[in-house]
Amino acid sequence: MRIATWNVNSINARLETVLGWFSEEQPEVACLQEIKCLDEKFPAEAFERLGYNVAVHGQKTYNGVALLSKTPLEDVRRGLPGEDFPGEEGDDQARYLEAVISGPRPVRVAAIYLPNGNPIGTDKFAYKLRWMERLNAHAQTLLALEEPLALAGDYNVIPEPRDVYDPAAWTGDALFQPKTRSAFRALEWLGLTDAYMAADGAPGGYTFWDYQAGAWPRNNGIRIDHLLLSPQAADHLAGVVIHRDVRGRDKPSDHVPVVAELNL
DNA sequence: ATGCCTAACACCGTTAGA
Repeated sequence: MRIATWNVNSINARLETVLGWFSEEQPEVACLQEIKCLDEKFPAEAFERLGYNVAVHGQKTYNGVALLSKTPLEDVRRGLPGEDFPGEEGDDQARYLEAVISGPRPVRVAAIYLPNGNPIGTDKFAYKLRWMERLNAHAQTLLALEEPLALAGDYNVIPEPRDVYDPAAWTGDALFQPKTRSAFRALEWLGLTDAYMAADGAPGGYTFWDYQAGAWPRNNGIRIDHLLLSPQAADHLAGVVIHRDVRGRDKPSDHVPVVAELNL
């Protein structure tokens, strides 16, 4: 089973590009982030024609996540626990969608769009860190189930200096703050495995290149899209492929797909 | 040099992304 994660930067602006990649690769499961539309504006029929079941947790203009699966999606959860979407007190940002991928060997998969958090020293950065704490708490609950689990998405976290073309250029950025990196390590210390590091780990495995300043031709990239696996999933990890060529196509997202293969 | 792209929404600019 191949599980893909891809921040598409607007599913409707990117539809032809995204459908082209899905037609070629046909991953069994995919997590999409930044769909930037309400549920009813998500082009579900186009994916259904490719054989996918679709679950969407969207909102107007910003954020939004979706899950695609060749087999039916069960036990769908929208939003992290602690959120009251769409509520006044709770979290009104659509950044988390979880479901069980049905089949002979079910896998629980979550699509994650972790807050960016810039600029540091503001409510946005505090919100990012709170969101990471809530994710940590929920991950503990899921790990206690002792089942195959993949938490996949745009984490907006550069884990280590090897994951950025120029660490010094990112020291003041929310994606590379000590507190951000520490919260990401805390997820790993719960027992979650960073699939890319376990399967490959080569430096320069970037997943994002800014649209600005010639970041792509200069290869000024960062690795911020991650698949974190429970032990029951990591035990079956066969490989991870970063589809970096997608960044050079017409009308690209600034992120590229990352695909983990599990022998499940 | 807190901008340099890109997208959404509504407007002919602002907000957000990372």
